[in-house]
Amino acid sequence: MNYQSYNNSAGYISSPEFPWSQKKEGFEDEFEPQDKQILRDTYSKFQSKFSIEDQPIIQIQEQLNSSPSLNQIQDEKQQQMMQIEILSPSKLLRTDNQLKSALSIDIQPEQISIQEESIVNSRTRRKASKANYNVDDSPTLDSDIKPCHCAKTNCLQLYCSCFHNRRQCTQECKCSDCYNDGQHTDEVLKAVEQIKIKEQRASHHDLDSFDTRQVWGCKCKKTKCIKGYCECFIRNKKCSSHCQCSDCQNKKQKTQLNKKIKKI
DNA sequence: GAGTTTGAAACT
DNA sequence: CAGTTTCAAACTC
Repeated sequence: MNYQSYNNSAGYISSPEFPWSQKKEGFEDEFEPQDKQILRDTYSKFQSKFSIEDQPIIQIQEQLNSSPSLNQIQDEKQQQMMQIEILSPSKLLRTDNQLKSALSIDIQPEQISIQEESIVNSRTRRKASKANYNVDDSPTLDSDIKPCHCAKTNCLQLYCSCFHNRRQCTQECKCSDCYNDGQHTDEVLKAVEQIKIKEQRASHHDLDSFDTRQVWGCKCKKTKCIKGYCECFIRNKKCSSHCQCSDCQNKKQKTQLNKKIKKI
């Protein structure tokens, strides 16, 4: 039974606050107090969010009980996208604007300020705007992905950004002797298999070499982690304790952390 | 566009 | 695991 039928069949006179609160004459009060409490709770929680009129009481109660937190929602979206990527090596999802917008990318304010500092040089700024690092926090339309230029690896090693992202090389690529062209599936499968075997041998963690979202920590020595060589920087991520970088300028700013601590 | 630099990936 | 080499991308001129 949904709210509307409850309201009508039970003979209740609607009031703006609790539509079921007043009983019409001649109708039996067939609802248990706990049921009514459920409806009150439901209504007060949902009235500003969306209409509950067509939803069964039980269903609404289930929604309340299982109402996910924001983090849970984001995790689910991320899992859905990962699942789609697994099913779609060519990353067709990149062209799906709905899915893209479903996963918001969290860019921290301090990250932006560091990036701005790093592109003071106008030439660098121009180059940076052109750069596409072929990682998942970058522009993600297929047309935005930069073609590879592999010369020696047949586009079958992780050096190849196309292969690394599990998509085929395109006509725009300037690679030589490309096996990642969709016509050498055996070779590609073997190459993937080899990399997976290597992963298992290394087995430091649940590493997925083909998940370009993963950041395992950079080792930048000269570029202060503020150039496109840095795997953290190009993903708009701060360097962390996992990194082995030197003279890093891509860390969380201590002053802001101190302010937060003082507030606490 | 050619050459250099860089750091990840691969190798020993 | 550490050191070295190879590689392709980022960067400079």
